[in-house]
Amino acid sequence: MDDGFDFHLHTGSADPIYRQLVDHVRRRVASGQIRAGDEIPSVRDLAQRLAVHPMTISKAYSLLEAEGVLERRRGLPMRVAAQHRDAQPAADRLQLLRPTLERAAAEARQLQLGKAAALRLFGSILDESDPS
Amino acid sequence: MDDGFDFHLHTGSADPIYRQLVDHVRRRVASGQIRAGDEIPSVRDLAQRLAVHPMTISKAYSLLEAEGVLERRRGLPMRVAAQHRDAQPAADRLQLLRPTLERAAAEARQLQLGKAAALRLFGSILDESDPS
Amino acid sequence: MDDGFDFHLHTGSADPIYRQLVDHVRRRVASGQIRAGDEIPSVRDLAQRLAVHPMTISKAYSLLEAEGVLERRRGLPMRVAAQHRDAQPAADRLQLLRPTLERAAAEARQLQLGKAAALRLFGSILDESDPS
Amino acid sequence: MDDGFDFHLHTGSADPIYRQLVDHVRRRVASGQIRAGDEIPSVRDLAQRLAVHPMTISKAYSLLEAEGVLERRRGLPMRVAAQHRDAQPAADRLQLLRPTLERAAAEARQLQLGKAAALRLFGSILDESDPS
DNA sequence: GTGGTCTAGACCACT
DNA sequence: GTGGTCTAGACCACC
Repeated sequence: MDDGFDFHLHTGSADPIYRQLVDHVRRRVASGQIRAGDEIPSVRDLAQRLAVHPMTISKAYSLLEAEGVLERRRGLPMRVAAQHRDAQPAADRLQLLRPTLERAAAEARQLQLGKAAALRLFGSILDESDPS
Repeated sequence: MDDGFDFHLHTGSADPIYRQLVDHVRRRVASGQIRAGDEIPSVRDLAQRLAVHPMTISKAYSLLEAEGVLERRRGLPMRVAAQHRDAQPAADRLQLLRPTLERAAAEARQLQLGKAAALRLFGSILDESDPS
Repeated sequence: MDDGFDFHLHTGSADPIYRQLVDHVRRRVASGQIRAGDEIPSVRDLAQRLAVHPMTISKAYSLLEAEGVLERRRGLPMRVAAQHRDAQPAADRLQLLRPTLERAAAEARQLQLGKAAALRLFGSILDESDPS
Repeated sequence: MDDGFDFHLHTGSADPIYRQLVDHVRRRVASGQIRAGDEIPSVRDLAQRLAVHPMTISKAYSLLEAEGVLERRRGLPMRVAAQHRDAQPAADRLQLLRPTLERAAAEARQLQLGKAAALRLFGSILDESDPS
C-alpha cells in the first residue's frame, strides 16, 4: 500500500491532475526523496489508487520522460533517470521556490503591503504547514 | 497614455488575460490606488492598448461589476462603485496575499526546505522588487 | 484546402501518427517552409483532414510546444514560436540527417558492403525520390 | 567471452531488443560472417551477457527459426540452418540496405537538402565508421 | 506484468 | 472559433 510515493490529489486545485503529478514527482526527485534508478508506481496501479484514468497518469509520466526526469524501459516499470542529478543541493532547490515567491512579492507590492508584514505572514503560514 | 491604470500583461503567465485584469483592479482598489467614483479605461481603449480582443476586457469588467467593485453607467465610462469600501485596512489586504503564500509554503515543504531559508529568499525577492 | 501544410500519413510506417506529425513539423520549420509566427492548422481541422482523432493531433502539437517549436496562445490557433530560430542554415539542417545515415552506415558495415556500392545505391534512391 | 558473435545492445535505440538481435544475426549470415552449420550462443548465455530476460533472446531466435535462418536441434545449441544459402551476393545484400537509405532520402527531401550534400555526408560517415 | 497508441465523445476555458 | 482535460475502453508491443 504505502510505497512511499505519497501523492494525493488536490481536488480543489485549478491545475490539472497530470500537472499536479508532474510537479510532485519533479520535487520529490529534486529533494532526493526519490533517487536515480528508483522505480515509480505503474501507470495502472497509480491510476487505480487515485481513481483516475490510466491515460492521465501516462500523460504525466510521458512529460517527465521528455523532460529527462524519468526513463522508460520497454516492458518494465519506469524509473528515475540514471543521468538525472538527484538530490540537488538546497541552494538549487531553493530556486524552484522562486517563481511562486516572486508572484507573491508582486502581489504584495500591488497591495502596498510592507516587507515586514508580508514576511510575518509567510512565517506564520510556514509554521502552520509544518508545526515541527 | 499614462492614465495611472498601469496594467501590463504577463504574456508568459499561465493565468488568462481576463483573470490578470480582474486581480489587478481588485488589488488596486483594495490598496486605495483607485477610489470610489474613479473612472476606469473604456473597454475599447484598454483592448487597443493591450492588443487584446475587446470581449476579453469586457469579461473582466463584467466580473468586477458582478462582484460589486465596478459599476456600469449607461453611456458613461465604468467607475469604481460608490458603495464599495475602498482602501481596506492593511490587515484585510494581507489576507489577499495568503493563497499565494500558502502555495509557496506547500512547495517549500515538498522541497524539504527549512523555514529560515524560505523566509530569507522571500525577503530578498521583496527587496529586489521594491528596493526603496 | 491547400494551406501549404502538406502532411500525409504513412499508413504503412511503424511509427505512430503523432510522431510522424512531430517530425514533419520539425523538419518543415527547420527548412524554413514554415516560419516563426506562422499559424498551423487547427487541431480539429487537421484531424478531419487526416481522419484521425483530434487528440492524436493535439498530442503532437503539445510535444512540439514542450520542445519550443510551437507556441500556444489561449483561444487562438497555435503558431511557430517567435524565439525559434527558423530556416537553419543548410549545414545545420544536414546534421538532422545524420542519425539515419549513421544507422545506414552501421548496416552497410555489418553487411560488409563497400563504400562505393553504398554510395551508389543512396545516389540512385535520391534520384528516384526527387527526379528533378 | 569473445566467440565472434559480437553483438551489442543499443540501449538508446527505439527498436526493441529482440529486433536488434534478429537484424544482427540476419546481416551476419547474409554477409557470410556466420555460415551454415555454425553454432550460435545459447539463450541463457546470451541473456546473461546482455543482462536481458532469456525470453527476449528466445523470441528473437524463434523468429529466425521461423524464417529459416536458424535451426533448432533437441538438446544441442541452435545453429545456422544447413539449407540456408549463406553469403548472399553483394547485389542482394545491398537490397537489405535499401529501407534505411530510403528513409534517409525522404528526410533529406523534407529538409530541402541537395543530393550532393546528402551524398557527401553519407560518404564521410562511411569513412568514420570504417576508416580502413 | 509493463507502457503506448488510438478512438469516441463529453465538458471546460479562453478569445 | 481555438486548445485542454478527462473518461471509457480497445488493441498492441515488449519483457
